[in-house]
Amino acid sequence: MAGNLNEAPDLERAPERLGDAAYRQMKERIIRGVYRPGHKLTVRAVAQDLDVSTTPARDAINRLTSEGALVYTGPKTVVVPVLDATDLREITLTRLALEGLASEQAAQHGTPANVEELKSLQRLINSALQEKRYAEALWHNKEFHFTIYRLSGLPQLVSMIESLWLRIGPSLHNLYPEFAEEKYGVRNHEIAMESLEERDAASLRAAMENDIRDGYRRLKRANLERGAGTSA
Amino acid sequence: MAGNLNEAPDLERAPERLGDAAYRQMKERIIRGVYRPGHKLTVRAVAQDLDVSTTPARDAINRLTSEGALVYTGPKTVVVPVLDATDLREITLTRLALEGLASEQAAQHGTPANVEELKSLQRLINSALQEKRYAEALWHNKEFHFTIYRLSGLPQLVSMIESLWLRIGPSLHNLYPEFAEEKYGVRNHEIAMESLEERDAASLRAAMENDIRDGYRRLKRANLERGAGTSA
DNA sequence: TTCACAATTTTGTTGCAACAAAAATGCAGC
DNA sequence: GCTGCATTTTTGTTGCAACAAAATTGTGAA
Repeated sequence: MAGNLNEAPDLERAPERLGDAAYRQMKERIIRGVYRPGHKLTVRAVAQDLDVSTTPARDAINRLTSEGALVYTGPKTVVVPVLDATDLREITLTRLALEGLASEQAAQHGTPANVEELKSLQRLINSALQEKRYAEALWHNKEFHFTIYRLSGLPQLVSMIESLWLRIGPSLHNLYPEFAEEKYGVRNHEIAMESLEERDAASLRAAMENDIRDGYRRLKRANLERGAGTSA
Repeated sequence: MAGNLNEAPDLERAPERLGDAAYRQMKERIIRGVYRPGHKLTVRAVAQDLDVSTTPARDAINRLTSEGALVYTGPKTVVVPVLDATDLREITLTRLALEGLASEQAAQHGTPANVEELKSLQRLINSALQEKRYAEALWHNKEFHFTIYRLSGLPQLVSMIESLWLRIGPSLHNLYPEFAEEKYGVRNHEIAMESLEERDAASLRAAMENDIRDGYRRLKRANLERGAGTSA
């Protein structure tokens, strides 16, 4: 009796339900910036977008809402959240705790192959930044982070972190083109890769935390400018 | 323009949807130990239990499942999770990170009234333990913890913590009557209250972390015994 | 232009039936 | 008793229509 008691023997690949597929696609659209902060979502519109009936569309919206990736602004109005300074601070504090933990744990499990994978992702980030394909850079940046987090061997933790990225994801698309000027995150990523190579947990954690804090500062600045610009 | 952009002016009390009510009731049943680890849940049974149609029942189950409070053991089988050692470790690590953060932040906002509230909760815990009303003791224990966490002023963090309690909640009911012998958590709670009074963030965090680790040890022990006893 | 308010359209929720698929059951055969 | 297999029952998902409620639009007055 060694396996997880909750896993059935043949739960290898359950056929994906329409609701799950809708959820997955919505998630990707949110991260990729297809839906921007403030965008309003309706059950019927999503159903049409994804070419399913209202039930799976509603499932997906409900799930995203209960995760905090979408928010109610009225009894019948769901939108992609517009983060204010308070939200941003809360999410960042939580990210530091969770992603810090994941990084720390990851340090114990890194292999040379993982480091290679990260280097390859970093090259993709770099060239995307250089060629001003910002959305793509963000996408690879996400992959870079999660490649590390998955090394923690703590899948539930990883999915909690994912739900946090879903909350800030849309706002990140408001950062470019400015954010590329300083080569977003490059230095921190380099240190992270070195730390992983050396299995230095504290250093890896510090590098990832720095990266999160960097992003936070940029978002906060952009938020202030934006807030000042649109309030008139 | 100061308020949260996502909140509509009159979002005071949206009328509760049946699905939300079902979710809330299910959550309480899970925490209170009505549904024990391994218990199988079906849409139609839940619908009947809560006296609603299948749609809200399905909503509630789906939501709980995506939170990790319920798990699939087969394509059509949802059960209250039976935690193994790996799950337990992962949840505990995450709890330490999140509840540690919440405690730290809470220390800055505690008032004498809050301390009184905690003392009152602790009295309830003590008498429940003494009179062997274990389920009640667990309930008040939960309130004790969340009264502190809510002081953090980080509502999203609190609800992430709640989802973790939902995952371990059912397993806690397998601990008694043994767990009362050592007056579960009393000492840590006392230190926590003192720390809050003195606004000592590090000390409050340490006390809460100790409490979490204590619980973890008990669960791990009970898990081993149970595992050994049922494998034959 | 701005505001208030009424008319109209849009929208989420809910209940339910049909269907395919999975789980439970029963039954041989050993 | 136990295993393997076929039958029966149970189950989740999906699509959809009806309904009440909310959001939007349009109108007119100041």
